[in-house]
Amino acid sequence: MARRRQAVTIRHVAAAAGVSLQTVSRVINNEASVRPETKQRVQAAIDRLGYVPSIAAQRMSGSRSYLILAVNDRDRTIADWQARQGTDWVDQMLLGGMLKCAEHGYRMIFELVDTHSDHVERELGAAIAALQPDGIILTPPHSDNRQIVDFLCEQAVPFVRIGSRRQDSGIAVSMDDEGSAHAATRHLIAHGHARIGFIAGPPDYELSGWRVDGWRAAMAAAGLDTTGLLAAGDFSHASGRAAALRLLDPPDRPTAIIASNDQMAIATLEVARELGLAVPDDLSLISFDNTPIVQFARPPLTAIDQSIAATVALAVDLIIASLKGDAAPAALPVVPSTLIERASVARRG
Amino acid sequence: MARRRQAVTIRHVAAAAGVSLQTVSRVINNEASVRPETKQRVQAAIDRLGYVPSIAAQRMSGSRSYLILAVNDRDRTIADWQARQGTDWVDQMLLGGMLKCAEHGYRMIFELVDTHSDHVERELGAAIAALQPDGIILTPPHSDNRQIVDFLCEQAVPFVRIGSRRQDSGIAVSMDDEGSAHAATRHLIAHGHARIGFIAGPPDYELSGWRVDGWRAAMAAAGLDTTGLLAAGDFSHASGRAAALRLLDPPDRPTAIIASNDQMAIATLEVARELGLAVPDDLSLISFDNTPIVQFARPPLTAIDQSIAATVALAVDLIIASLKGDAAPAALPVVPSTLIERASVARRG
DNA sequence: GTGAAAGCGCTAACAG
DNA sequence: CTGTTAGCGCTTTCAC
Repeated sequence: MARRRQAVTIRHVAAAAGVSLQTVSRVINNEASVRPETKQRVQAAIDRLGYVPSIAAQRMSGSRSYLILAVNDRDRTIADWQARQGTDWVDQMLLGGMLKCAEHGYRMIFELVDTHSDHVERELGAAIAALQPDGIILTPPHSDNRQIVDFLCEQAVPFVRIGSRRQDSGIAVSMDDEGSAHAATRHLIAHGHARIGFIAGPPDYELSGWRVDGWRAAMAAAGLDTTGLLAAGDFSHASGRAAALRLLDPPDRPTAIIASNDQMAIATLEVARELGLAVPDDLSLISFDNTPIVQFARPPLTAIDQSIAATVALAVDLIIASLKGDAAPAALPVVPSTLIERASVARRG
Repeated sequence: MARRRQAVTIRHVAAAAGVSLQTVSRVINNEASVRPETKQRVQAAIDRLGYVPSIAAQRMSGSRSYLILAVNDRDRTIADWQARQGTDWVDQMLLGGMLKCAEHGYRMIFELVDTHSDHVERELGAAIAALQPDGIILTPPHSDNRQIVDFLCEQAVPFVRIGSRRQDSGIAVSMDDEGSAHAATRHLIAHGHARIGFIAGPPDYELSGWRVDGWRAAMAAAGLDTTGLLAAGDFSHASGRAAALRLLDPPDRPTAIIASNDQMAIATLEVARELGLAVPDDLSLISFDNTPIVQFARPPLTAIDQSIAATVALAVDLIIASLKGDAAPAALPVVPSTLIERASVARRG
């Protein structure tokens, strides 16, 4: 294999501009202490030669790697990809993350890591050692994985915990899970519903709990009882079916259900159909995530849309700010979510 | 900014194993000339210390970067992400590419590049200079972009052209576009159809042409006329509508249509509905790509499924083989596609 | 088989 | 404001 060398290096630029390597380096890194005319001359040489610094060399000399690692749960991500159900979580991450990284001259690298394993640290450690990223973005359920968070703290790499509310270590960014669930519940109450069921996500996602909290709080604020209206799920279609069957078992079935994700909402829709319940006339339904499939459901589902793209973009901003020495935000940043109204909610009574 | 150093380097391993740096390097790179017992001792030290080589340092010293760049068209990719229509092309690329890379100790980096611009070379050149990838994967329409292909040839980086059939430069990997279109057409003919319309993709995708060729060939083989049965599209929903309106304008409307992608197929479905034509009874429909939405269409669409994941995985294999010095495959590799039967094709006559 | 020396491209630290 | 020196972690020579 031929030894591939950099085509044009800082040395060529220095020679062309008639300055030292260091001066070129200063221009690249936009340091203040360069006379404007020198800077301009160097920049001209850079442009003319089409010089681009090697990130390997930059990283080697103790500078940045200009790489930000975005980490997802391996099993769930691969399962989603293989299922081909249109889940576009990863796409939205890339949309928000890659573009924001590019704005700052960074690059996002997407990585899969097992949560459920004794070698999380090895896996993540290997990625860090190999890539030396300047920052790491954690998504649920990693965001609240103690083992991962503690390990990252030792690594002296800034990291953002998306969908987390614990500000103890790393930088937490909330997607307003509690608020969204609250808003969805209020929306149903405003439509005359009093018995509103809730299908929760799995407990290893802390956001599952926040969502339940939001629902409970909104119910309490309206003086409504929640007894027997909470069912556990794990984000899978099957668990959604089971939960829906439980909730819709007479008597006293709810007139509306909020599902913690789209798969479980679709499952609920199926169960309702099987039970002869019309949506939305007999049962109103709101789902979380607003992935593409809910638009194609019959009826199209009203859903909570959390902007993954905006959240990841914010995460990138926070990491880069932290790299510049800015302190982490004092108050927990909360990316607002939206209730997208479609046709699965009807007025009651 | 604290100067972040590698936690455990080759030096630590060498000291721990009581050998020279060089010997450790040889073990890492699995070179033959190390005595088994020495190798084992070094490997033990590596495992014990949790050592992982820095790819920056490896790349710096003239070795590989263990990075493979996958390049997509920027505008189209971003548009798909923003549209949230469930297009999972990128997901399938990652599924096939990331996992296969990981198998070989490589990493895939996903990158967006503009096709339509005078600075393609600068953009790609910058990515190459910054990242120094060991290989590049091109997807349509980049795969057949002369400017890109020529530029890459100069760069001495092995690259695969997915969805291309030109074996002149780089390594082409076909997704059997002609064969798929042929099969779809035969499928319709077997169901008694004789007037089969075809909605083509945009001309900057060479695969658009291959698909038309496949359809034409199958029609010719069955002695069927294609006059007035071809309509141009550009993969967009709007273009699909226009094409469908043209084809379905009486008299002599086709009894079946093949659309070159799902968006155009969905548009055709809409137009048919508006025209009062029932699918599949009045009009049979086959689409290309088999993205998630077609399952949710009413009726669910019969579609050609090209395995992007398998194709990208093959691309990775070919790049790594080429890195090892293997010659590019003599015959054009063709990744087979499948016709997924759903409910949009009916028997005619 | 193994080791020692040199250098990849760049930046931090220190001079001037 | 600019240049010089040293070294990052690793692999490539080239010795032994």
